Amino acid sequence: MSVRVRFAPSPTGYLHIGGARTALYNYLYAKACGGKLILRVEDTDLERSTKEYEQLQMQDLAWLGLEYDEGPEKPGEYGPYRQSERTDIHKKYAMQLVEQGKAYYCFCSDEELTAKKELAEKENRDPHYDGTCRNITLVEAQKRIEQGEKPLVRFKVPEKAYTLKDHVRGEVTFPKNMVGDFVMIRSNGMPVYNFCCVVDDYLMKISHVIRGEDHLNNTLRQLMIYEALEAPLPEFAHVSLLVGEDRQKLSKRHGATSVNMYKEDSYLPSAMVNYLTLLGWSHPEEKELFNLTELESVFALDRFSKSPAVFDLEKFRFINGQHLRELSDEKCVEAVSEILGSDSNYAAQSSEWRSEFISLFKEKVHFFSEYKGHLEDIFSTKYESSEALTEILGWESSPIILTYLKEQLASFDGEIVGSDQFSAWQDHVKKELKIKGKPLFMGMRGILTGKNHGSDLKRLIPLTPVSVLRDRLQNL
RNA sequence: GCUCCCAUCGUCUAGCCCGGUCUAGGACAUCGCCUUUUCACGGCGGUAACAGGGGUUCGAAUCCCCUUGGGAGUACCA
Repeated sequence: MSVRVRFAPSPTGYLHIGGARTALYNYLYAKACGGKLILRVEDTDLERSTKEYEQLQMQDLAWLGLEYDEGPEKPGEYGPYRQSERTDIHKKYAMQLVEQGKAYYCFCSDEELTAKKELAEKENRDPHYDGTCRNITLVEAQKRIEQGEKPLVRFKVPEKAYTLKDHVRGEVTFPKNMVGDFVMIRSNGMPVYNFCCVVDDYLMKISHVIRGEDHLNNTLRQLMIYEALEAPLPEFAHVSLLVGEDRQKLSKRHGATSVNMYKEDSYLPSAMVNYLTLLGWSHPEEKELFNLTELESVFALDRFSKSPAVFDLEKFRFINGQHLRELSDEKCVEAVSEILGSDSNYAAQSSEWRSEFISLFKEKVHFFSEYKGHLEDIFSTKYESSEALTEILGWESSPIILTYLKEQLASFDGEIVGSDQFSAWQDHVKKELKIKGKPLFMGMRGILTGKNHGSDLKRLIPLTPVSVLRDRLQNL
C-alpha cells in the first residue's frame, strides 16, 4: 500500500511551531517512504478561519521547505482539499449513517443540553448526552424537519471498548462509555471535526495519521466512525506535545510561538527544521546537526519519545549558529543585505568590503540579525566607558601610542588603512616606541576601536573608514 | 470528578520493547583549563539524572503494581 500522509492545519492563526513540527514529521515520513504529503485545510470553523491565515500558513510551510504533493493550490485526484468545500460529501456520508441507524437526528435545544450537563456534573455522573433523541424514528424526524426544526446529527456510540495501535503510544485501550453520543453535523449544517476528519482521511486514502497527542482522545471517536463507515483504518502515530519552560502548553507568554516570528527574527529555516525535529525524535546515530535532505533517508516512526518536550531557545540559538556557519559567505552577504536594508552603512560599502565584513564576524554570530550590532560598532565613533577600557587607556604607554596614531592618521592619504599599513604602525610602536606585549596590543585596540575586545585588528581596521578612526581619536 | 497519556542531568535526549556489557552515554547551558597577547570559534576536562514506594528476579533505568507529579480529553473548537 502506498504511503499517503497529511498535514491538516486550521487557518485560525499563524502557523504554530507545534503545527510546523507535525507538518515536518509528516513530510519526512512521506519522503522516507516515497509517499505523498497532502495538505488539507480544516476550515469548518467558519467563525475563526480566514483565507489570509491559510495563505500565511502555506507561506511558512514553503519557507521551511516543506513541499506537499496535493493541496488547495495543488489539486490532485482527491480534492477539494479545503474542508469547507467538502460539506456535501460529509453530509452524504452522514446521511448514510443516519439511514443505517448508526447516527440520528437530535432536536434537543442548547438550553436543555446545558441544563442536563450541569445536572449530571452535580450528581457526579459523566456529562454525556443522555440519548433523549436516540429513538426518534427517521420518519418522525423528517416530519419535524419539514416543519422547520433544525436538528443536529449525533453518532450513536456503540457500547464497547476500543483499542488503538499507535506507533508512538503502543496499544491504547479506551473503555466503553468513555464518550457520549457526539455531534457529527451541527444544526447549521456544518460537519464537526471528528467526523469530517475521518471521512476525508478515508476518501483521500490517508495511510498514516501523524499528529499531536492532543488528538489521542479524539481517536476513540474516530475509530468508531471508521467502523461505522466500514472504512479501513489508517495507522496512527500520536506525537508528544511541545511545552514551555513551565511545562505548560506553549502559548504567547512563552515568547514567540509562530514560525513567522522566527522568520522575522532572521532564524534560518534549516535550523528550525533541525531543532524542531530533535524535539521528540532522535536520530538513529544520535546525530544532532542535520538538514532536511539528510533526514529524508533516515526518518522512521519508531524513534519518537513519548514525553512532552520543552522548547528551549538556548539550544535553538546554538543550532542556528551552526547552520549559519555552514552557509557560504555569498549567501550570508545576501541575507544580511536584506536584513540591514538598502539605506544602511552596509549597503553603502563595496562588495569586497561586505564579504570581508561577513566573513570576519561569521564565527561570532548566531543570527544574521547580530551583524547589525557589529556594523554599528565599526562605524561608531563613541568610546564605551568600561572599567577595562579606562584601565587600558590609563597605562603610561597609551598616550604615546595615541599621539603616534594621531600623527599617522592626520598625514594619512587614503580611504582605508590596509592591513599592511596597520602592521607597519604596530611594528613602529613596537620597535621605535619600545612598547610591546599587552600594552601594545590592548593599547592599539582600545585606542583604535574604543573597546577592549573584538575581532582581529588586522582585519577590522581595514573595514573601518579613516574618517571614523580620526573621529574616534579626536573623541578621546 | 471521570477517562486516556507521560515520568533518565536545569533542558533535549540515548539506553527500556529483547533485564546483566550502565560506577547510565551524547548535545545545549554552566564551570575550569588550553589555544587566540582581547572576544568569539575550536580543543580538553568538571558539576549534574534513572520521581517515590513496593514486588518479580541471582540481578531492574529496563518487567509488574501502587503513590505522587505533569499533560490531554470530557464542546453544535480543531
